[in-house]
Amino acid sequence: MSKQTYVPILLKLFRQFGYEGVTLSKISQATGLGKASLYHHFPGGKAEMAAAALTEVNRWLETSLLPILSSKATPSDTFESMCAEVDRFFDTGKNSCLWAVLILERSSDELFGSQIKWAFSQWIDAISTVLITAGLDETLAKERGEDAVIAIQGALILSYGLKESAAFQRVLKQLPAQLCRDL
Amino acid sequence: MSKQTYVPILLKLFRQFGYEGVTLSKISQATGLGKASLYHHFPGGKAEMAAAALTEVNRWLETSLLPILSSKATPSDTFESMCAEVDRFFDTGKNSCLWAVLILERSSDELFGSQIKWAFSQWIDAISTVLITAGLDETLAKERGEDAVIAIQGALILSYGLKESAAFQRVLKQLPAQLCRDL
DNA sequence: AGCTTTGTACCGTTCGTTCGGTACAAAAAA
DNA sequence: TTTTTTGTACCGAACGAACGGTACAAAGCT
Repeated sequence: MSKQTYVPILLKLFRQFGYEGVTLSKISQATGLGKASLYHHFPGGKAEMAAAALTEVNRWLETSLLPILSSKATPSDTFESMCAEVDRFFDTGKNSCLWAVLILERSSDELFGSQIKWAFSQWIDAISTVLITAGLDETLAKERGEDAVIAIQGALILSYGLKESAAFQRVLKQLPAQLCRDL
Repeated sequence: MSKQTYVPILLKLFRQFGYEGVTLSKISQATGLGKASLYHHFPGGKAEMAAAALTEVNRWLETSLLPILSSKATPSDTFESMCAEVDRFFDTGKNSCLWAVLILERSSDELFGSQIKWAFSQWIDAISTVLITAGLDETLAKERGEDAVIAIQGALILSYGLKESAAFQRVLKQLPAQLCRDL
């Protein structure tokens, strides 16, 4: 089995329990690998395993989300596609966001802070670029990019808190129109 | 020193590091109390300490935030006051939200899930009640209440991720008008 | 054969927790 | 009033368990 095989499992664990909440025992059990094998694949230990999970998310951003936002489709269609992909990635609000999880643990901030900052910036920029291309004012476009990320992150937390994904789904449904208003 | 003396310290710790991230050593150091003394005030151990911190936040909601939303002022003024109080409580985006922190750690979900759900529901209801009183449709009012909480939670995360509170401040500034639009 | 992968046993450290006990002041009893 | 008791606040030391991590040799594969 290649190292990459276990990354989805790591991602699932870290976004469920956070960095401090994940133990090597949990990882060992979830992967079916002994500790020695884990350290063979990830010599850097727990930190490298979390980093691999985070890299996987950032790779999703680069290879799945940003391309959608670079398409030649209409802004409305583009944002619809983005929301569909976001809905799929977060499993209709059942999965939480690794970025948010790691950010809220200040312990792991120095390890992953810059990668997360980069991800947020890229996402916001990609959204605002679509809007700028469609003729929107640059400052306003940037604000709407931020608002989109804010709405998605906030909706995930609220859905988690209320233990029902209705809010998340509604936000995703209304987001395209919200982003394209008076365009 | 009474038990209540240490609750603000506990709150600060748990919302900085999360439940798993906080150790009794950290608490001992921050409070100046020996570990054994901590168990004198909180016989239930770490779980009771976190519960005390969470109760403190919910008490803030009940005694500081909900009263504002029950005032007889105009909706616009009411929401301005709410945002001012939120801004103060989160120290202009420098503090994170204990609700969000605990929610994203699934480990502590069974311990605190119901308290957090209650808090979110109360907050949303209070906001939507203001809007319903002002004549807004009930369903729409409920959505806007959710959107307000979503915006605040999302803005906190984004500000944390980008390591600058500009987004949080902007959201708070725009929120009253957003809530009162076509009212 | 030689390289990769793994199981077992183990390391030192830190975790949350508990025990036994001290200091001291207020209350009760003499 | 003096003595005794009680209660609260606190602490040092230690507990077993689990932590993240390592050493090393056997096993599996090419």
